[in-house]
Amino acid sequence: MDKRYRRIYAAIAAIPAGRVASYGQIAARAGLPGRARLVGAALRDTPDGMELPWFRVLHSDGTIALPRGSRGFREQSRRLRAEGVDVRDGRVPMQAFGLAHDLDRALWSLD
DNA sequence: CTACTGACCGCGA
DNA sequence: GTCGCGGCCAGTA
Repeated sequence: MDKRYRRIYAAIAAIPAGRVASYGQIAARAGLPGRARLVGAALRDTPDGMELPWFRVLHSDGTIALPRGSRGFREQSRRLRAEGVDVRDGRVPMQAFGLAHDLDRALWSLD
């Protein structure tokens, strides 16, 4: 297993439940800034049996990457909604559920 | 080696 | 809001 892939999987595993992140954010967190496409490849090639919150990874604009109507698309929507994420028309409002929001809140609540 | 593909992204028109 | 375009670069043929 490629070391970069392991770092990518680790970054994805670190996304808190009820929140989402973009491919680019995951790449950056994995120490691979600008390599969003590699994250896509890593997800596509996720080993069978590996537990991973893959459904919390979205395009930077909050849309689901998988084709509309596909099996994966429906499952991703279902799993996100199951943990309280608002999915409408295949899109999640990043402003409300993205990681940046978490960081901001953390900073604001620093008193 | 070249060519093409892609679970991407930011920018400008 | 939408479309291209160029940048990105690992896989695959």
